[in-house]
Amino acid sequence: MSEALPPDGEPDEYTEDVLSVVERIPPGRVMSYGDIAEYVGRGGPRQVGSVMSQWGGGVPWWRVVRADGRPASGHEVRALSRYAEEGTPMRPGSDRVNMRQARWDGGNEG
DNA sequence: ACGTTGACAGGGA
DNA sequence: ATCCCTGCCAACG
Repeated sequence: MSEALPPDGEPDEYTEDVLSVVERIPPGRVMSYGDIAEYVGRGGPRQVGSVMSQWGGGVPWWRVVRADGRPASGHEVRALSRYAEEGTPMRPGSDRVNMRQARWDGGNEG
C-alpha cells in the first residue's frame, strides 16, 4: 500500500507549515527539501522528506525536488509528466530540473 | 540506550 | 557523469 493520499488524521503544526509552503510553489517552479526546511525555520531536509512521504499526496509534491534537480525518489515518471505540463525548465537531455531557472525563493518574482 | 531507516545534502574518488 | 561515504535529525523497534 502506498501513501498516495493523505492520512485522515490531523497534521501537526510542523506538517502544516511544510504543506502550506509546498502549496504556494507556483506551477513551473520548484523548491528543494533543504530550501523548504530553511524556509519554515526548523527541521532539516529529511524531516521535510518525511512529511512529504506521508502527506505529499494532497499537495503539488512534484514541485519538491532534490537539491540537484532530481525529482522525488520513486516518483520520477509521474513527476516528469507534470513538468512537461507546467513547462518546468529542465536540463537538456536529462530528467532533472534546471534549478538555476526553476528554483523558487518564496518571493513573488517569476 | 542502541541500531536502522528515510521522497536529503555535500564532498571526494 | 556515477558511486560511496559522512553529516544530519527525527521516528521506530
